[in-house]
Amino acid sequence: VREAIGALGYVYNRPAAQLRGARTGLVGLVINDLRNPFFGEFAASVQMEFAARGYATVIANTDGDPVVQAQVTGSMIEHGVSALLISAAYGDEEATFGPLARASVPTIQVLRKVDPRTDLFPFLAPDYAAGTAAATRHLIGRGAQRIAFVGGLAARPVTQERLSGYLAELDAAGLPARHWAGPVSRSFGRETGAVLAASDLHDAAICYNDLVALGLLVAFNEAERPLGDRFRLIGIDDIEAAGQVWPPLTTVACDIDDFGADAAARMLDWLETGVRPAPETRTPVRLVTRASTLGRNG
Amino acid sequence: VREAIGALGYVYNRPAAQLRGARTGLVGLVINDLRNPFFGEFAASVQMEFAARGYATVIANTDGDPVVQAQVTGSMIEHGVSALLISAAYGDEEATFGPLARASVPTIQVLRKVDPRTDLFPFLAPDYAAGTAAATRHLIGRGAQRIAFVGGLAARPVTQERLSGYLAELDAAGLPARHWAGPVSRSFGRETGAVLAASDLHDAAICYNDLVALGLLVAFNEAERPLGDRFRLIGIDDIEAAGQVWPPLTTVACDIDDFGADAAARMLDWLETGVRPAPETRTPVRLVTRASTLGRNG
DNA sequence: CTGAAAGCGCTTACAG
DNA sequence: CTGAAAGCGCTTACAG
Repeated sequence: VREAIGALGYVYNRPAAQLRGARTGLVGLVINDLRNPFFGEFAASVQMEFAARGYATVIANTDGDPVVQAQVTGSMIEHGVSALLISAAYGDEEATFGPLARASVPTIQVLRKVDPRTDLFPFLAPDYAAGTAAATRHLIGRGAQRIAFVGGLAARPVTQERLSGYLAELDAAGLPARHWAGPVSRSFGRETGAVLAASDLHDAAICYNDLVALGLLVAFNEAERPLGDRFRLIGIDDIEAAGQVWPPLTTVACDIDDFGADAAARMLDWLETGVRPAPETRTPVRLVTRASTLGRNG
Repeated sequence: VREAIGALGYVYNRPAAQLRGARTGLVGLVINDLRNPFFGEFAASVQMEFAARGYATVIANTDGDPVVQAQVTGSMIEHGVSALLISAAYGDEEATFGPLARASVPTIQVLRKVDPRTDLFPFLAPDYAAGTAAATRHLIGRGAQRIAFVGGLAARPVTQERLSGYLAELDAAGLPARHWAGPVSRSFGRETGAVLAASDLHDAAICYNDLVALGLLVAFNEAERPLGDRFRLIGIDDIEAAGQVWPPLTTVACDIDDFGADAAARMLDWLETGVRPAPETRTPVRLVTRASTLGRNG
């Protein structure tokens, strides 16, 4: 009898179940810049992993605004999300993380460590410092002497971290360093690229990420300065476009799909087993070499 | 007294309210290809509009799979989403739209009309046919005689629609048409571009979207065939990358941010007023002309 | 106008 | 092992 009713139109009432204390099956994903293709690919892989394990994903883009972020995470708590993955915006972390702590929502910080209490809110990110170190060694090995680092606001920990591997390797090799600080965008890459292409200040550049590198690449194309021999270029992330431009871009790959699925899995494991992950975890990166540092003859 | 309690740690219990019949404040967004930067930008603008009007967004990526789609929309219904915006996957629409109809969830189909019952599920999309018509006229006006249309699976309504404006204008001008059918991806654009760049079959191309056009652009760069004079290229969408490549890409802009905010607003208006939108609405598009059809001298 | 009671649809613990 | 009752935290309609 009940099955007959069920067949046409019955829907399980989750809110009722939830009220009675059942698991909600809702998990949250908070992203600071969803328009950036890196985060688009990341969000897609996280969401697919959640869905595969039977959870629905509440998502929010904060555009880097901590006020918006506090509002949307508050709303997620009300809706009863069981756990949260957050790539947080800098500034006023208490407004966001305070309520999460009080509501005991298992929360993993991905990519950006904004709240220092990693014992409460474990941090997971690719090993960017190792990545820029490998990138710098690759450039030095190919003969580069004056390597620039382009993009990223100087004060930000994310920038400092990516800089650190680059600085360490240059220091070890006795070569000069220069950070062209600025916003993380194609257009900043393009502006800076125009300056570099018109000068002889540098013979190589590592960029904050592929977005900046793609802007730089366009500026060099525009100036008709070939990339790969006299000037070598490296990005970070390996977004889909990185391999689909001309010349193809050498980049530090964090394997976005795997990283997203891994982050989602760690969060769900915490939720389901109650075992909190280690305070800080770094996932491996690898240098993907393409024509932008290898030149025509590979 | 209550305020004091509220001050530290009280959270409004939405599930309880919901059980009692209150509005959930949850709305759904279903996307067939979130890894595509167009949908990334679209999802970001939709979600920001929802958040601005006080709604939380449940999002799901189906990767074009109707089975996944039926599963995730079912889950959204259980969670009590008040309304839904869907860029649907083709195939088995009943499995997705049947439950939505039975649960009376106000649902707008955006970008792809998969369920023909637009009286129940209104359809909203940019006027792509007008866009490709304008693109074709622009190319003819600049002297192109053998214009290709690249990308899109031939049987799909989305492809047919974009083709229609192109075919109509070529027909009116007495010029030949050719559709290079294929998947919507950078790599298909690149493969086809390699063929076109090595031949003299065409003197211009309109692509299914910017992703395909960007692939084609790379192939021409790779072959060292300049774009803009002897071969002109047009994309569709005006994703951020379109203006940030070399040469910059002429494209049919649907103003993604405005379109996303508009779609979100129409859905919320329906939800809040109870007035169902018109069965089919087309939003205006405009041709953004850049160097890929204008050449060096603009 | 204010305050106590009923009930939404589940799950859980308890009685038969 | 099966079935009726209690109760989760709200909102709504009703009594005072």
